[in-house]
Amino acid sequence: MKPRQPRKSAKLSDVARLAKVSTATVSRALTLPHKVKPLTLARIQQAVKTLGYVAHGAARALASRRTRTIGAVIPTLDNAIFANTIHALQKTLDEAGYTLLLASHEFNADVEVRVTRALIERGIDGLVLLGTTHHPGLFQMIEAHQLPYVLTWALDQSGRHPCVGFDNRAAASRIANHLLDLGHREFAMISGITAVNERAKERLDGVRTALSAHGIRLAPSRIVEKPFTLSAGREGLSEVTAGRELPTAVICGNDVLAIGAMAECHARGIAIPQQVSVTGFDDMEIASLMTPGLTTMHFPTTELGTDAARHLLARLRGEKVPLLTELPVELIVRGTTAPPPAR
Amino acid sequence: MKPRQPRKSAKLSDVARLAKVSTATVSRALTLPHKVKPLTLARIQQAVKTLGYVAHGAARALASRRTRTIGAVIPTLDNAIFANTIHALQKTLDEAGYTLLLASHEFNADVEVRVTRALIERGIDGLVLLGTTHHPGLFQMIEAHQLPYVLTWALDQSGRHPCVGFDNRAAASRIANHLLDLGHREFAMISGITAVNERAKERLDGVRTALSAHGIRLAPSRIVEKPFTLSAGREGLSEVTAGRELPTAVICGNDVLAIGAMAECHARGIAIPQQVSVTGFDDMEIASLMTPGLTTMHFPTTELGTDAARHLLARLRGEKVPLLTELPVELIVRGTTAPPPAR
DNA sequence: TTGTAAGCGTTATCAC
DNA sequence: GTGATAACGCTTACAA
Repeated sequence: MKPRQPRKSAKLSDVARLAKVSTATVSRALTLPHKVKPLTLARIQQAVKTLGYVAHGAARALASRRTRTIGAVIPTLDNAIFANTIHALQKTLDEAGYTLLLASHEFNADVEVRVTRALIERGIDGLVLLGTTHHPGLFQMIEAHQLPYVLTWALDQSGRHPCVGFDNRAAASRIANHLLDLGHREFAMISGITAVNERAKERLDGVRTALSAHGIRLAPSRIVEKPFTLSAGREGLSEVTAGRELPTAVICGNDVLAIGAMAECHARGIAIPQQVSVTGFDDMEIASLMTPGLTTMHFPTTELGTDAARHLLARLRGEKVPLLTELPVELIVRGTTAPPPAR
Repeated sequence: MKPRQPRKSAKLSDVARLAKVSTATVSRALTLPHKVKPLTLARIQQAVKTLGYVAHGAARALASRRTRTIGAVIPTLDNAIFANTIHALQKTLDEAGYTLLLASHEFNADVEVRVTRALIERGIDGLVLLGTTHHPGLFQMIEAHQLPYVLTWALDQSGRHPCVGFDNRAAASRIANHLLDLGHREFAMISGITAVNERAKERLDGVRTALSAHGIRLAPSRIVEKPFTLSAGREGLSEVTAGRELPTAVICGNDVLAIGAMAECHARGIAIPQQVSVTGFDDMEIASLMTPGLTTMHFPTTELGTDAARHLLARLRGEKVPLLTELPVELIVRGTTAPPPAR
């Protein structure tokens, strides 16, 4: 093969020539500095600087069979839900000298397989997947490549997959129980779309379970499934309040839905939480600033990213790590949201 | 060199053997399917399927000198500011068969150089940078590697760098002029930190320019610089309202600051926009749901991502593209925010 | 501590 | 249309 396009940037052999050592020594100086004599090291570092040498990752990856890159596949980047987690993930990886390769699938299982294949093809040493429900072919692919991976934002009950997550169902039950303790009996839920999101499904199930333990059933008219958007939250609220009686407590599948629902309450002159208590998950800081005295459930979004990164990094170092890491959620009670006495 | 770790997953030569063709033909079948006989192609595709073959990107990159990966370096992922842009960027790239490699620098110029080097090392065919102000060494590095790049979220006046952005200064002037037209004369600004963010600086300058054209000066007590967080927005508002007289209009450097400022207004019983008009940039949908009748400035965050991707993709195809792409901003007037008549 | 050289899995040139 | 094979830039076993 003839040189197709002469390379313009310096390569390892250029550094070697300038420093008057072999390429092996330069390579060592770059990856195991303590294995070369300080004087030689200094000469090499000088040469690197002079030439502005930047290693060719593909060549390095091909020879070493490692990329120092971790892939992450998330449902969407379109709202802030996963921003905290991804940010923490990338920060922790960066500190360990790893790069994050990110892709999203927009809640489509086939797309998820496709983008994951793209990541594997691109070369990753480990993979972070969001949630526990995935295309079987996805796990096959991971298996075939012996790729270390971790599921996050949920816990896999089967014990087959490493997870760093929290119990969505228990969190939802807890929030429902809190509202029950306050005396609420008329509930509604604006849920995520359970068919494509097992976290949403678990939250709905958790609410249902807690309520039925008190003999309360969520009427079909009091439960709607919506995509995680503000306007869906508004719609959701108008739908669950369409009946003769208002629910006294509305539980939302996440913060985006909750904020939309609250906006609709404002628009309709429904007082929160005096008339209706709106509760959501995740980061409700904004909402609680606008509507003080809101009870919310905080998810450990940042820790999820940090711990997922740590889990993978530990495994890449060959350390043993627990299969399941369960992180605590936090119920944040900012005031009383008891049901109106009139009812 | 002996094989260090036997490879477990199938490689090109395995496919070739199974399909009874040469590796060259398999390679062709994968990248230029129309250049091989349909029958051969079918045999190869079958073999690929049987073996679950996934190409080795590093080897491919080394041989072809292309990675089909685009890098992007942004200030932060920690809030939703850039989520829209990144989402659109990644979506457009994905549709063209490219992967996004993402990194953030937390408003630190040195970190930016470091992470960019990491991206280049990992191998990228193009680079998206946010804003126009960067470490000189950064541009040197890009130059040395002849790496196609584009700056976004701002426009470089020097004409030296390809940009897909909008005019932050003009946008800020426009919002100030709108408020001036309504009769406001008492202004305050809660700005981003201008020293590390030239977009923030341009917005502040734009406001100053518009005001001084009307003989109005922003008093030092009426202007604060804050990081882009909700609590900083709250602090900012209490600081600019500490004086004897309230400003009638508060302009915020972005939506996060504005929402924080509005929360503080709520907490202090200051009516918006009746007593104070709060204005912010970017995505103020949430805020305007909570406080109807708000005037805001919408930035083309999604288009920024889409067009930046298109720009790079076109250049990678060897097409000529304009150096500067200016996207329009939009002033969204949702109601009147005239100053209170009593003043 | 350093050098030699094989090998990583593809692509692309050239010959057939 | 297909095959043989050099080359891509680096790492690492082994020799010195």
